[in-house]
Amino acid sequence: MDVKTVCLGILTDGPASGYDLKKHFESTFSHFFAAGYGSIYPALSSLAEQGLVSCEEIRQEGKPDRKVYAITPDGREFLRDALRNPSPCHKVRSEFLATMCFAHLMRPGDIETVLDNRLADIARYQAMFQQLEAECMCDWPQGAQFVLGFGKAVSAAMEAYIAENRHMLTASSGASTTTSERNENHEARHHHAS
Amino acid sequence: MDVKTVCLGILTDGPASGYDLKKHFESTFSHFFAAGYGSIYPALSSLAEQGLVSCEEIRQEGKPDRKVYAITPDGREFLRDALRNPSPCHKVRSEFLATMCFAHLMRPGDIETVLDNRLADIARYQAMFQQLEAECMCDWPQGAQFVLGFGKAVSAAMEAYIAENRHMLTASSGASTTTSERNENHEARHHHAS
DNA sequence: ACTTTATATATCGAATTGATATTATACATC
DNA sequence: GATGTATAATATCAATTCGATATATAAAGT
Repeated sequence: MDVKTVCLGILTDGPASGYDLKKHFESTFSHFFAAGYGSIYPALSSLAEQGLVSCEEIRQEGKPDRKVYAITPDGREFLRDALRNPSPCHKVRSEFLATMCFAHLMRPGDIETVLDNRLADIARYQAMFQQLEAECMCDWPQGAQFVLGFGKAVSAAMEAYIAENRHMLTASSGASTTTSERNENHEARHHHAS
Repeated sequence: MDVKTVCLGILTDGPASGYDLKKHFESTFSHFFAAGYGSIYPALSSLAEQGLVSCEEIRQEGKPDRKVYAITPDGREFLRDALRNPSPCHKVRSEFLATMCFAHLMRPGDIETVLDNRLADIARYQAMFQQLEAECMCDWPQGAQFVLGFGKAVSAAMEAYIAENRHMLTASSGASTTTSERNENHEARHHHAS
């Protein structure tokens, strides 16, 4: 299930250009599968070479030609085979969590900033989920609805966990108060909310 | 926050070889940061070149020399700077969710298998979390404890979501019941548990 | 006797990321 | 009137990362 296969999957919903696919990756797929032009265009070229998609060039004045790709019967078969993988992976790559592992080497104020920024990022995702839900979710296949719900559930869990446990990170640690910061962790000591 | 920086962070806990680091990535870090030998060894070489780690070769009979790396004062400074990034990312790459997006192109039995395998994978993580918690968590810095708790919370949320919503995917869709599977989705219709 | 597991480093092709280049229209902002 | 940013559209490239494989030996299980 590489970028090629996912592109093929999106094309089952109708013909699209690389640009269109990118927008798809940025909206519906953004919370679980990122792909930039650097992956999409080579993927489409390769799919076209293998005969899994067809390509129609549409000339436009000024703008570059629009290349609209459509899945072929061979492509559908290829996709069906790819979807037969019984154990597709689910990987997380979190510089956020890696950073938090080393919180004891950071200034308390910096930890707070990182946590606040993560919460803001989660909020942005949640806003996007709500908008998708309001706009177009009704005409999606059940699979896409399941995936959106998954994103919502996981986001909510992350948000709640951070809100309820951030005190662990900023409560007086005694370590690495390197230079002269030892003031802003006064009030964070006494709420043991679980 | 690339592999290099994370290696540097792990080395703040004491000197270690590439092999040791790999084991670290496979246990504590496995749920949010994967790194194979193909990233770790080049990372260590590069860190040594930059003087951010020192390397002591320890000869062993039979086995290859053990190269034990230790963080240097320059390395500590480099790490502190890296940890100052206020918005470290948190990315998911899920072939599982991508697959589920196209559930309407799959046989119901195959969907069930994918869901069961994902649940099994989650269970494996949860078992690992419990073991880590029992064994060594007490002597970890708060950051590592926060991160482990994060993993547990997210895993639990994923597990619950899949258990409660899998019926969405296998409930009669009418689509692509390709050959002769149309029997095992009888009982999944009536529980609307939210 | 055979196979797997653990210790240990190293490399390589393939895939992916992230940034940048190009070209043009349109709409704001200064 | 000029500058900046957004949108539409494709393309490429270096750096990074992934996954698999090679090498070598000892211990431990079957």
